[in-house]
Amino acid sequence: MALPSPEACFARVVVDVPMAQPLDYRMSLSTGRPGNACLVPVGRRRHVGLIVDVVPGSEVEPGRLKDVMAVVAEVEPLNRHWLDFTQFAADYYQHPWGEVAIAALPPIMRSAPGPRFAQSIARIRKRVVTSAPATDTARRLTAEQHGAVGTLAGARGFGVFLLFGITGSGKTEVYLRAIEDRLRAAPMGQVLLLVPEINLTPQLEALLRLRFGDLGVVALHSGLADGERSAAWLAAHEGRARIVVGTRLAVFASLPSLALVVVDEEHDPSYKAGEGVRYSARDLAIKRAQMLGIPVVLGSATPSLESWAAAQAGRYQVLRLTQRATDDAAELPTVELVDLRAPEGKAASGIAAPVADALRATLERREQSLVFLNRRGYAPVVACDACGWLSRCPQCSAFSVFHKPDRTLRCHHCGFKDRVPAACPTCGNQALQGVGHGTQRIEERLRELMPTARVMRIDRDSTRRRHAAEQAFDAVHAGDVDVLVGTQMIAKGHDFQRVALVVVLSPDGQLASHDFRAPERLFSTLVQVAGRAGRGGHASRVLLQTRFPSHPLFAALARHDYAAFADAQLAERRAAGMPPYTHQALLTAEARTMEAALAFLGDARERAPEVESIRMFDPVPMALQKLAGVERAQLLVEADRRAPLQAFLRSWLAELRSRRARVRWQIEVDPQEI
DNA sequence: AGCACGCCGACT
DNA sequence: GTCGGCGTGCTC
Repeated sequence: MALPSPEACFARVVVDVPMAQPLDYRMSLSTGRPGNACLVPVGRRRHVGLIVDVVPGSEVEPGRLKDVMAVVAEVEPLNRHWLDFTQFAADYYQHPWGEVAIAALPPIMRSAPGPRFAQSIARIRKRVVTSAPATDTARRLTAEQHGAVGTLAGARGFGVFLLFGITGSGKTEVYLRAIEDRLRAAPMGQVLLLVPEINLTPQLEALLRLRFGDLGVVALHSGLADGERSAAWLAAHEGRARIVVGTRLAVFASLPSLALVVVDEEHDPSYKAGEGVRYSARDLAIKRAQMLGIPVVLGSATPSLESWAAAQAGRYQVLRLTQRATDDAAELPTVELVDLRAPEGKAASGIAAPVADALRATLERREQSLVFLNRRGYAPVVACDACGWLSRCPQCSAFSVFHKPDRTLRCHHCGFKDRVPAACPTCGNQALQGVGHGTQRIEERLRELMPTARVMRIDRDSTRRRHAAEQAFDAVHAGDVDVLVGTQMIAKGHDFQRVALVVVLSPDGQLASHDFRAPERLFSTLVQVAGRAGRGGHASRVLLQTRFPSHPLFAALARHDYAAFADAQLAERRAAGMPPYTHQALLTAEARTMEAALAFLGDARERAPEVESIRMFDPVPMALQKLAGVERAQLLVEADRRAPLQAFLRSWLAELRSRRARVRWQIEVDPQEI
């Protein structure tokens, strides 16, 4: 039994266990500091933990206190800001601090301290951060870019800058100049650049390495091997890397000298984590900048309506780029609507006659076309004309999709896979029909329309093989492809030089969605797809097949007028009392039966504390009601301001956690899909 | 989350 | 009579 001594104190430790409070341990004062990783006994297990505080006394009765077993001495402690930031994230998204903090550390830091740990750290530290001489790749700035760079260079303290620039306006060059200026002003400073999906932006990473190679550039994303990720993390933690480019998880990187944060494509849905702690990396990036008193740049051609509203309210400063930056991409593509209801617009096998004509004409001019369809497979559903049978997934409330290459029916939600039946399972009819069009069917149709064209399809199915996507894109860049057909995958990032025609086959589905954010997402997708055209400086067209050619969304798109669209959307949101004018949280439940899921939510609503400013909706089945055999329901909670919603959630969830639930449930703060 | 402890059915 | 089902509760 250790006797009290001047050296004795207590370490408050968070571990990767869902407990509300940190655990107290005995520790001698000289052993560890806040931010140190350590090893502690929890029950009869040992856990890697993080010391979040060192205090002279503990509320816990002395007999129950155990000792910290070991403290990591080989790695500098995380700083106070990092601890405070992860605590904020945990509180805001209603998750235990330990889970958030430990999950934010790289694999090496989650392993137990000891000789092996020390060896690994030494090995990882020796990995040299690619440090090549910097190359001057700087381009001449337009007047607008110059203005934006100047404003950012003059920024002092916390401030959010919304860099609102059309595709091709050179947002990246503004980021690079801002980074350069900031790093020159702060000789030890670090920069965090968040990107939606790093594998889709290898060009940006390469550019950073070229431009800032001598300052230490590391990438941080989930695709890295454990060793690479740990090495990158440590380089950032120790200040050897001055620039971190990464996906949403990089918002939690340890950056002791962080001086600037940039969020590229800030509207992109992939900044929102879909499992575990449902955080928004964009929102957290802003919070982190605020805590540190540094500027943050949000860049987008189609800002999120949250950011748009904040800009209008004067909380964010808007930097506009309205001109394309390079001479050879001076003209925006013309956007034309093809009316599917008109006689000449009738789509034969998914492609209307005017679109087919445009594709052939583009081929004849030896220019590239890009055909966008956000639906993979051959046909979204298989039907029996005789009895009305449809190919439903046995596990989900969804249809299974016909994939022609291997003649399978596949559920895109749960991964269910089965051979397509030769005859109708209910009536025996042998003439089953594939209904609707997926990328495979469109690919087939394009080959029929243009037998001499080199057609390539890019979607998750065609790029499953390692490096397949890379090779496919290389072929497009090399000019070995005339017509590229694909899903969302072809819309992001890639800088195609020869695309003269972009075709969007069926945007209508996303117009009539139950989700109030659907138009916002559709608009940004369409702008992104359209932005693939005309980068090589040729005149270019975007053709959009629709049954609603007079829809205001398409009209605004055709005028390249995001501002008008966003203003109209915001007016609707305000009138209807929807985000960003209200704040929401979503309680979801998963159970074997829908009754059980709804009953849990009903009960949860009953037990909610009465708060006037909180509105609770009825529990309802989720849009995808059944997934992989599990029934899902949700309960939406709403408030006009964040603070009361946060306070309400804290007490409500404490109540829910105190009683054993027979269903799985989770909370999502600021849900993006409802 | 683990991993205990703790009271009720089919087995050597 | 025991081995084991997973309901409830704790972890400094």
